[in-house]
Formats: sequence, C-alpha cells, structure tokens
Amino acid sequence: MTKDRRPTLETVAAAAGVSLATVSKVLNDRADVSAATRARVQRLLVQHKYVPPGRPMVGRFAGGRRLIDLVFTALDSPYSVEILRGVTSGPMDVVVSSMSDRSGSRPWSSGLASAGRSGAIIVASELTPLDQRLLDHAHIPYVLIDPAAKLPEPDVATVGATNWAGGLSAARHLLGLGHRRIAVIGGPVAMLCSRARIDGYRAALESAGVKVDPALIATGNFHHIGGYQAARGLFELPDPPTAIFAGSDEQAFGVAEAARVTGRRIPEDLSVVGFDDLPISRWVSPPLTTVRQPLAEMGRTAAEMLLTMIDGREPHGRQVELATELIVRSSTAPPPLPAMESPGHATLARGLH
Amino acid sequence: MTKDRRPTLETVAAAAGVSLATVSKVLNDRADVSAATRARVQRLLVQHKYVPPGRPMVGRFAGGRRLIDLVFTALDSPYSVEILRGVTSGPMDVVVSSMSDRSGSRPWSSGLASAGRSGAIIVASELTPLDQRLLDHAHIPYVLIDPAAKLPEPDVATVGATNWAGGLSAARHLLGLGHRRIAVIGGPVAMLCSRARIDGYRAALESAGVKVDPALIATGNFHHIGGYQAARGLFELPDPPTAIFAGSDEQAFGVAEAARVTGRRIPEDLSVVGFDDLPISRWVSPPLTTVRQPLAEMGRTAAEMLLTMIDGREPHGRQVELATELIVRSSTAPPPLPAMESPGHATLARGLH
DNA sequence: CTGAAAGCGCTTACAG
DNA sequence: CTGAAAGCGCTTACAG
Repeated sequence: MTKDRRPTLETVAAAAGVSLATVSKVLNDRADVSAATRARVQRLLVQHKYVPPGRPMVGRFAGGRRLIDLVFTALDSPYSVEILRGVTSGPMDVVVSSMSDRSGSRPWSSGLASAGRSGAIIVASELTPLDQRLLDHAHIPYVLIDPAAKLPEPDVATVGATNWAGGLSAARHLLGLGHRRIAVIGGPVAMLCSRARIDGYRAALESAGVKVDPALIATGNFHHIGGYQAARGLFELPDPPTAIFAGSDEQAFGVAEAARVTGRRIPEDLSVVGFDDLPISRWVSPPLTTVRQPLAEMGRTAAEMLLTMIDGREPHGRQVELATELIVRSSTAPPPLPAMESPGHATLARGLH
Repeated sequence: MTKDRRPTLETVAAAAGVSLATVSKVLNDRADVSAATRARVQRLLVQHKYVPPGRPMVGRFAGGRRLIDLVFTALDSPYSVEILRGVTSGPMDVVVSSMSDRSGSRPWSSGLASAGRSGAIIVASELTPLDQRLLDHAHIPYVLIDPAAKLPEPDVATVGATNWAGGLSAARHLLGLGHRRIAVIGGPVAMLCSRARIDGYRAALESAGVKVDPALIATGNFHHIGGYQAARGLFELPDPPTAIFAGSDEQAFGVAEAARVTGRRIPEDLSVVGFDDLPISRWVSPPLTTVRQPLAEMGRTAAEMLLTMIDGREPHGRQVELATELIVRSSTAPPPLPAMESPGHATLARGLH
C-alpha cells in the first residue's frame, strides 16, 4: 500500500542533491544561494508540487473553497457584472478588485501567494512583465479575459469572443438593409478586441464591394461619452452615415443620445448596432440591435480553465474564443431614401437602377 | 525592550495550567479532553488571540489585507456594480458571491471563520436566524445594505438611503409640473425600501391635497419586466396616469419600453421618474429624471463600518441612512392638456380656471 | 482524561 | 555558497 504523502523539503532536497537547509533558503528567498542551485531547486519544488504546511491544500482553507482573484481594469460598466456572474458561478471564492483602486505602492500581483490565492483572472487588461514574473514565481496560474493590447504568447491562457466575426455580422446586417454609408466607432485604439471588430466591419464592406471611407471610422473609449462624441463628429460630415456600428452597447447609447439631441430618429433616420448585448439593451427605447458577446459564459469558461490549471492539469486549449451572435431588435431599419442618392455613391446608385 | 511575540501553545498551556499537548488536542478537536478543560483552554486561546502558524494575523494574511464577504441576493443589475465599487474602494479584500449561486447544502455563513473572513456585508436581503447565530458564534461582524423585509434590531448595523424622502421628492416634482394622475410602481411588496418610497409618494400627494388612487399603486420586482408589465396595466386604466414614478431606474426603462410599444412619447405623453440614478440613466433617450441613491457611497460606508467593528471599536451609528437627491433630466414635463380635463378631476380643474 | 516524550517539518546562526 | 546542527512550534502514540 503506497502511502503517497505530501512532499516535504527533504523530498525535494534529495531530488536536488542539496541539503534540506538549502531548499528552505530558496523557499524563503534568502540571498545566500547560488543562482544555479536556486533555479534547480525551484524547478524541483514545482515538479514535486511542494506546498508549505499550514495551508494543507494549495490556497484552500480547512473545509473551504479555493480563493482566486478577479481583477478588472475598472469597475465602471454593467459589462463587469456579467463577467462577474460567470466567474462566481463556479466552485471557487472570488476576490474582486479594480486596478484603478490599487494604490501605486506595491505591484498588484505581489503578495497573492501569501494571501492564499490559488489563481487569478484579469479582465480587459494585461499583465506587466513584472506582474507576470511575480505570478510565475509564486506558481499562481492566471487567465486573461479579453486581453487588452498585445497578443499574448501562446502559453498564456486567454478567453475572448469572436470579435472579428461579430464586426462582420454587424456590418453585413446593415449592408443587407441597404445601407452604404456605414460608420464604425471603435474603442481605445490599442485594444485588440476593438481592432478585430473594426477589421470585421471592413471585411464586410469590402466583400460587398463598398469602399471603406476612413472618415467613417471613428474612435471612442467603449463608454457612453465616446459614442456620443464620435457620433456628433460623424453627423457633421458632408456626407454623414445612415448607420453606425457603435463598437459597444454603451457607445450605442451615446450614439442614440447624440441622435436625440440633434433631432434624428432611430431607426427611421439612423440605424445603430451595438456590441455586447448587455441586459439593458433589450430595454432601451428602441431596443438595441447588437452583437451578443457571451460575457457570463466567458467568465465561467475562464474560471473553469483556471481551476484546471490550479489542479495541475492542462486545459483543452489555452486560447479560447466564444461565438458572438447578431441579435436583431428595433434600432436598425433600411436607410432613409435620400441616402441612396448621397454624393459619394451617386454613380454606383445610378449604375444599379 | 518588550519583545511581544505571537502567542504559542506554550503560552496558552501555561495560562491554563495544562500541558502543551492538551492545548494542541483542544485545537485539533480531539475527543480525549474533558469538557471543562476544553472550555477553559478554548477561552484562553481566544483571550491570548492564539492563531496557528502559517496564517499569522486573524483573517489577515502575511503582509496582506483583511478578507471580507460581500453577498448579493443576485448578481442581476448594474446596481450591483455600484455597491461593489464602493465596497472595494476600501482597504479590504472583498470576496463577492451571490445567494442564488450557493448550492443548498451548507448555510451560507458556515465556514466563513475557517476561510479566514473577518466580516461580511449583505446586500438587499437579510440574515436567517441560523446565519445570524453562526456569524455571532464565530465573532464575525456584519453590515446589511438595504435590508430587505424586516426591520433589523437596533444592534444590527445597516446602511440604507432616505427612501421615504426620495419618494416624496419624486412625487413632488411631478405634482409641481402639474400632474395629478400620478402612478407609482413598487418593488417586491415585502421590501422595506420599496414601501418607504411608496409612503413618501403618498405623503406628497396627500400634502398637496391630491387623493391617492389605489388603482395607481402597482407592484413590480424592481427589474425591467416589472416596470413594463405594471405600465401596460396602468395604460389600460379608464383614467390612465400622466406620470409614473417607477420605483427603480430599471423599472423606469421597462415603463419607457411599454410607452414606446403603445405609441406614447416621453415626456410629451407620459412623464417617468426612476429611482437609483444608475450611470446608464444619463444616457438613455431621453435621459431619465430620477432620485439619486448614492450606491457607491453606501458600499463605502458599509465597508468603513465593518472595518470599525472588526477592529473591535464601535461605529458612530449602527443605522445609517444616506441622503437621496432628485436629479431632473428629460423624461419629465408638464402633462398633456387633455389630462387636465380628465374625468376624475374635472371639477377641480374647472374650479381653478 | 492527562502529559512526558518522541518525532516531524521547518528555519536559522554559524562554521567551513 | 553550502550544510551540520541546534532549535522552534506543533502533533501524536502511548503510558499512566
């Protein structure tokens, strides 16, 4: 009967061919260990899944559930509740925080291990190299939801949505309705998901033979104000759009407000498509046509991947994209007739009739 | 130089006049200790604030922050993010959960102590007597935000808003605009905050000499659908309202949707007032007149009270109500003229002209 | 039911 | 930079 006990320092010391004392020093980050020895011991500690006593299971308390961190860039949108709902539906206890709350003193990720965290989920942001190093060093696995700016390395676990396909379906829907002057409002320029949505929009127009007018590609911040300001700008154009793909639901609400303020009716004068499908979007007037992004499902998936990684198993895929889906409601309609004769497309329009 | 070290089993053993081994047994819940000895040792352990090694401070981890629980009835509204933002702005780590996620196996509050929690904040709900007993027994302090149904005993810490005054100001605003047929839509009937809002509404009408018509007092669930359904019902009345105080912002959106579907314009045909002032309410079309409830501030206040209690000090007051404030935007206007001649008030209207 | 004693897993001052 | 050895805080099998 093999009684496989929790590994002790002795186990690891034997494996590394050093004394028990040396292993202890590595564990306690003492200076008096050579880099080579430190590295070797560290590797062996991981290999043997060494965990200090007193916290029997990794980051799990007596009879309790595992603790993980869920870190938002900011807690400033209903978007957050949706993700949160997905993450908390799992069997782990979730410590929620916002990067914007953290005082600048210590890096966010330091102290997670000593605080008993088993893992972390980071939303709409990404890790600084320092954070990454600290987490790796503490053997705390992590998953990024909608990583912000740079493409994560293939070994980093991420969960996103099919932003490109979503942008494509939004623009196709508007094209199908007869729109030709279709604007798009992105989020922060650096954000990957925003760029993918715009590229999908572009692909739809191009494959429909509609030239992409750079004047119709605006930039926002994914929030109401971004949509409002961008829309005000688009309305000033000599040949304004008849439809706007707003890039996010909140931006769509900003667009709607800009339309109201300038006396445009939705959808009669202007069609608007959002992105996200927040619960509120069914309930604004008129209900918003939007690209549904399964936010709660993304949260749930991230939590499952993380749990797999915490248990030392390999998730099925490290880079997951969940499907988006166009939800047609009442904020989109065929363009008003005069728009078909807009200067920019007069030739085309005439050619077709 | 007094070097006051963390108490060890030895400290407690000496104090209790037993051997170190016996203390250890008590700590590990072994059976072979007499009830009397067990009780005495247990008391001394608490008195000396003994904490097992590996988890240095009570409910606070090495260099880390205190852990508290934030429990929502459900995670189903932007309301939650606002509270959450307030609570997480403090110096504690916040474990967020939803009662609806909990499997029914163990009561919510069991195991909080062994999970290292220092306190709990419960939102829009209340504690079962069992929960209360478990928390008290584990010496875990707690604060209720917007306690749901029953008036909490005076020693229970609560944070709310001036719901009555809010209801009053909403109704006064509509009265001032000239409305006389003013409906109100409450939340779940049992909820204290909902009743206070309705009572405020009632007080405003009565003090303005407007008779309260029971047909104009409807019930919802604080969510979109509740507002939508209640409004559809109100529209069917022989003498329908010209204004609706929707009881919550989400219900106001439901009312707006019901108005749109039935061809009523806001505010020309129908005035609508919400309650909450969710961030989105500035951005719906038209922007919503509402009673602002300082949700984030309520979260922050609850966190501060809890911290005070965790530190063993007495909060300034155990029952706090933060002020509400009427925010006038574009969803309210004077009633349409025919309404002044509505059958119910024909006499009054004639008398005035 | 209690405690002396052996033992475990870890840390650290110190010798080399 | 490394490890033998002393020591710390705790647990537990066992004798009484």
